[in-house]
Amino acid sequence: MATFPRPMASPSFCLKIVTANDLRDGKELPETAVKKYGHCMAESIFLKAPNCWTWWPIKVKRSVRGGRMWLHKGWQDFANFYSLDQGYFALFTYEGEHSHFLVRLFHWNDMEIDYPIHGGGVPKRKRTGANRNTPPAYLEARTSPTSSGSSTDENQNDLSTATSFKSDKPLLMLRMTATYIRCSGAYISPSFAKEHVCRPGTSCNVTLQISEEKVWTAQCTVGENSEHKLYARVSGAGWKAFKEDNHLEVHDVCVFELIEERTFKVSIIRAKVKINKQDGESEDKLMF
DNA sequence: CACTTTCTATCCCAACGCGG
DNA sequence: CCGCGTTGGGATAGAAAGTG
Repeated sequence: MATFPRPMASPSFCLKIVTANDLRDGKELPETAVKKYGHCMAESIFLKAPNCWTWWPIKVKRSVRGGRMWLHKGWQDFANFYSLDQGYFALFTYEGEHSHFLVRLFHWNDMEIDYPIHGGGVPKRKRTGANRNTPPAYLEARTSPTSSGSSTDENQNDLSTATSFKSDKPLLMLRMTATYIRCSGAYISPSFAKEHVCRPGTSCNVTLQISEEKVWTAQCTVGENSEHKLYARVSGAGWKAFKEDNHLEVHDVCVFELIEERTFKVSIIRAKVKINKQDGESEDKLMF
């Protein structure tokens, strides 16, 4: 049986539910989490929510190079059991036991969800079918991480899986840096901008929308330098207002989903989340 | 491992606002 | 009107990551 090193100290990382596809088997773990803690995870990991006595075994897939990881068989059941939805996020904390993680679940408004206690008071189910008030049969016995050998087919599916559970609309992720916060614009992938926004050498207005009521119009420029290399930047008063109105900070991640021509629905994944502690105090937890 | 692509930080300059 | 400081935007160098 292979042994896996434990992480340095009770590490935590955050898993954001951005699209409905994130609720299905195949949810990708954050790149930074894979880099830091991927070596601590076996072929299966075990998740447990607060107030719950059962461990949920989740199959983990790795890319060929090992730089990416996905939650597979078991994740969808876990998400369904706790009625996760878009805008939720999950805080994974290493439990000090091999490949076991305590998972705290939060609404988009930073509030922790109400957990079902020992099978009672189970949240409303999204999915019909088997009675899910009790954990599934495979939870009764812990699955040995080495008991399930990965088939060749599964390994070959890694690449297709990596692309299959993204949104059906073009997505662009932008991590805020000190420069983006301090200066007047943020650089985005020029190939994405060229394909989905405007032609090289031109600029246009793009609409950034958090909700139907909260909309900003920013300028997107796709330029070309003297060596004919493309660059693209979102800037202008609209971008400034957007980052200020949404209190963007360094390490926050914005997910731009192209919902219409030059219109992006933006989800903001906070680098810091306020965690309400039992004594009524709160603390900021760094997620990335 | 070399090449390509993307990201990040920084420089430079024009435009603008403000006080004298 | 002039000088100075600030801000916004174009451009680029270099680092980092990805790819064949």
